[in-house]
Amino acid sequence: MTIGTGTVFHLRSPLASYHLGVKQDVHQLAAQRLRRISQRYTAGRRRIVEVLAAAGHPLTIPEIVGSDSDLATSSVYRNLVTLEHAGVATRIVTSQEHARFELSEPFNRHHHHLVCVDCGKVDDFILPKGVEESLDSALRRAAQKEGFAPTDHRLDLTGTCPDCQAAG
Amino acid sequence: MTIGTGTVFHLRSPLASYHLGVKQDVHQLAAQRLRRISQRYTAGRRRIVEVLAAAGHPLTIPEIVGSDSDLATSSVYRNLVTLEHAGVATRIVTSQEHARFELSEPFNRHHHHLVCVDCGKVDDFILPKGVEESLDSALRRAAQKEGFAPTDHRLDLTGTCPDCQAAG
DNA sequence: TCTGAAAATGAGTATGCTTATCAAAAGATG
DNA sequence: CATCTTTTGATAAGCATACTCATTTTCAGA
Repeated sequence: MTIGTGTVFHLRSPLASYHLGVKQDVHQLAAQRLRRISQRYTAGRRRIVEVLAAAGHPLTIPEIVGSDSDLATSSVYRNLVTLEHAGVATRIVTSQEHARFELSEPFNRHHHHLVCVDCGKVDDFILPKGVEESLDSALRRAAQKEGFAPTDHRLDLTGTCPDCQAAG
Repeated sequence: MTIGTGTVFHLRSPLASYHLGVKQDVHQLAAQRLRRISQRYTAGRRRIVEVLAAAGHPLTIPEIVGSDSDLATSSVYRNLVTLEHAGVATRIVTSQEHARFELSEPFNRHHHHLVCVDCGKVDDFILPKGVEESLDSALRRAAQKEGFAPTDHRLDLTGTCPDCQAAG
């Protein structure tokens, strides 16, 4: 996967947000996307991006706020709306109490989610290329049939994570 | 698609919840599922099932309450939790203000959702059998790999519905 | 068909996530 | 450097949803 000047994004387990050595490119791309909608890449927004990138899986807002004592809750809520609008962050809605956020697709490899119905934790997984491709084209056909203009798709697998299975 | 005594469920456009002539079977199955968790199929719960079945697409709670003047908001919230737990109704969370509900799979053919990011409306669509099958097995493999015990999957296509495209 | 215990209802209230407000701080513009 | 705009942060407000509890309904056993 290549972004910008040719930086390669690597995978952790199962997915990493970005290669540790290329932080700068993440911030450059984030700044660029914000500029596109006339928004600044402020210190607070940069810190949110760092936290999301370091996590490697979707975080709730309390988790984001708790991981950096300089972040004010109200600003995090507001900035995540801005980052979402800029295409830097993506909101993940589950039936849990808190929404979760992760970096958007150019920052993050295309993936899907394992949502634990017990603890609310969300992990990432990817589909084999062939399955993803046939799914994509089927979705395009379905949308076209209904006159629907698609922008994205989300695929979640709900169930119980290993920890909660062990817990009972 | 066959349920219980062999009743055939038909499709409207694009999906219907049940064939109008076989309402009784829907209620019998709902009652049976509630009984399984020691819950009664009361008049209020029956009305909710009727409203959901008649709609043919996922409804918000205000929509459900508004369509039947005998339904109290607090009871609808509480009963939808019960119906969800019994496996009669399914909750659909979008980024919109209200959650939406539809009848669960034995009542409804397996399908996915077109979620309009502008107006929040949710419509149904189905995938070709082959795509659905390869997706299913890919999901099973992915879950197994992570030690995740899957119960269900959800696939949403987000974008703009025809009405909102026309509106601008 | 009674009768009483258990469950469900409904109106109001409480909870808690999220968003709006607004004065102060930071940054851009010329 | 001066001014105008954007962003911030603490607080308050909004709002979907869950809880409370007295009343009503349901169902099992007599």
